[in-house]
Amino acid sequence: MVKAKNTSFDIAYRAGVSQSTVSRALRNSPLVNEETRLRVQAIAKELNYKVDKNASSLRTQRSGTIALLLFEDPTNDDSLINPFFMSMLGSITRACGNKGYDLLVSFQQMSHDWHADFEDTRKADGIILLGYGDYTDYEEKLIQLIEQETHFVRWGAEVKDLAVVSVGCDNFQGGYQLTEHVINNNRKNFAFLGGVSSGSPEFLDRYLGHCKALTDHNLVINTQLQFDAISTEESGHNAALNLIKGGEKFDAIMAASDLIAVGAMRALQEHNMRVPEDIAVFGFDDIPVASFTFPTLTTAKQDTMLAGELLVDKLLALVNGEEAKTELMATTLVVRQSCGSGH
Amino acid sequence: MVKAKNTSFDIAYRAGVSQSTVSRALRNSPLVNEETRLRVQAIAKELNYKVDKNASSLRTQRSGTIALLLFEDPTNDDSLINPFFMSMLGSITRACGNKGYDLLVSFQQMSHDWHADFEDTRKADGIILLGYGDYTDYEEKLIQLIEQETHFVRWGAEVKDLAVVSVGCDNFQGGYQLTEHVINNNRKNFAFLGGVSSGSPEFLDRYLGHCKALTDHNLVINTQLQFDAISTEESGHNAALNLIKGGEKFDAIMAASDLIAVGAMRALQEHNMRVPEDIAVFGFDDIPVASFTFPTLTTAKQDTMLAGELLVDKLLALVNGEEAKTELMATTLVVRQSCGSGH
DNA sequence: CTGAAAGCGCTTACAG
DNA sequence: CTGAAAGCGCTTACAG
Repeated sequence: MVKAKNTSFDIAYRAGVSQSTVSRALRNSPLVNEETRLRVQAIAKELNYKVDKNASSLRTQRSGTIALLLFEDPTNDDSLINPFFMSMLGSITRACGNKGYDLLVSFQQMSHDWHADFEDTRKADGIILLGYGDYTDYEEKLIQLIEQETHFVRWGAEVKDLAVVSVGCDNFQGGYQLTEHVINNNRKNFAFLGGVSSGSPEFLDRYLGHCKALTDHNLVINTQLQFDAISTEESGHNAALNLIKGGEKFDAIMAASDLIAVGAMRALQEHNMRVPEDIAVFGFDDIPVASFTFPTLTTAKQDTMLAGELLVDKLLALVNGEEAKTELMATTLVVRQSCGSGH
Repeated sequence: MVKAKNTSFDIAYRAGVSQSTVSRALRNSPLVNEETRLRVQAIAKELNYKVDKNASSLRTQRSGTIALLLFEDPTNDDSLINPFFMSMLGSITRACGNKGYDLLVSFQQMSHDWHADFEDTRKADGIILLGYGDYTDYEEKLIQLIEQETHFVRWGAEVKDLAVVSVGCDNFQGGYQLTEHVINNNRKNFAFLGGVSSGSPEFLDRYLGHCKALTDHNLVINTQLQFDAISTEESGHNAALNLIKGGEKFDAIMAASDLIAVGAMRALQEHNMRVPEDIAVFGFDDIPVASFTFPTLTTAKQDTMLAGELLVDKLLALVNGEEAKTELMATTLVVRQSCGSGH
């Protein structure tokens, strides 16, 4: 037989107080006598009583939960999620835990209607948006969320003309710094693998920073050496194959993400081009794989731990009716072996 | 001004019916007239009304939510979660979505008291346990969960003597199949990298399958060539360095996991030992990285999509008071380049 | 400091 | 097929 769950009334009965007092005692209300509080808490613990969150959330209209919407383009392998977002998921989960919030996770297809009604159903107090994909589709949904007065924050480049709180990296500066580092390693002919349209604003910013570094050092921007790619290993592999096939001379590849870089290195190695001796390769993100490749990958680290904290902090501020501002984090140059000067 | 949220009473008022009828209509109850139902649903949609889950969960004592406890040993990099479990997380999330359940995710330290009170607080109807670490610590917590009559399932090897529903892979068979494949590629001296104690039952089973394949093919099990490792790249790297330092002759390495294999390949390449020409290397799991390494990694695939579905299905069966049985899935041999016969 | 009571927004027996 | 009413288990003004 399953024993019926204890309620605050059961605790009250055992403690010889009213149910109201139990509720106050368990919430550490200053309105309750110290001794009473301790007695109630002891009994609650003994009976393994836990406050029913559905009831308390219904009463307080607060769920103590945040929803994370991880959206993505369809991939052939359903289980393959961009490792960078996986790191973010990890840090967001931890940041939520530190704040005493639970995290509801939901994967969404970029192309579908988002199941973003967690706040409407009162299951979550606010939403964190995380993902990539064509920005054009994305913007419409943001507008919808704003109209519904949903509390939300997002990871990514700043959104202009919309009252949206974003946390992102300074992609321009990151692209600049990486490129400058490799220029200082005496590379002159840079290829760039990654989409550079407004549909992928992060990649575009990285590219613009890259180009600025080139011109600041009196190097030529050769658009023949730019090939589109999305952030997958396969796409990076394809782009690098096209680059090689193109026949233009190059001695360095900036990949718009680490995953692209990994694919590019595979293509180079298949063509017996040595990294870094013949070609320097560098990426962006510093995903875990970046330190496992051979050679290990020079990249710009995005601080996912900090990002997770910022996203959660800002969302909770919004939930509490406070102000929150978009924030751009600096990236950190991580020098490894793939550009020839690493350890 | 924030507009007050609509309730079922508002919908009832607009539709000219009682609130009970609204509730029935929105739940597609057969008790409600077709025409009435459509009218109510139209109005609800128009007003963007969503049923308050806190209220309905309180009433029905069902949350429509599953909690996933992902526990792990502390790692130096907090954001680095075992990619295999990340794949599992992905498939579990999808499986939950397909069943109309939400997923609450929580990371736990193996060593800490688990925050496993999601069911006690009525935030979740059941719990999925996912993780690795020393099995000895783990068992105590399982017993605690059973005593609390918590609904839960877990990923991993079958647990003896405990009424626990597990979903796992046939690690013995996987180890056997992989080893046999490499034996057929004319390797004779096998090293094994991975812990082989009862604290890591999955690794132990893989090792036992490996050993069985060796003896079945009249090869010697050389315990000098077994080195402990946990499932990280670094640990695999260290174990391989020790193996190389040991000076025993070997021409193949079975790594207890892909992450260990990746670390081992790095160590080999640092010592100018070619994979697969000099040494065949194979892993276990088929994590995404396995197809990106150079050379790509031969391994045994654990079907994470199926695993996620099974875990969710079995948990929901338990939640509904039905029977659920422990299930062992077959692994699939994935032949790539690292053992010399791949494409 | 404590208690009695209202009410959060639903679902579902019960009565018709 | 529909409605009035009870009740899920809390939190918190209100009264003392």
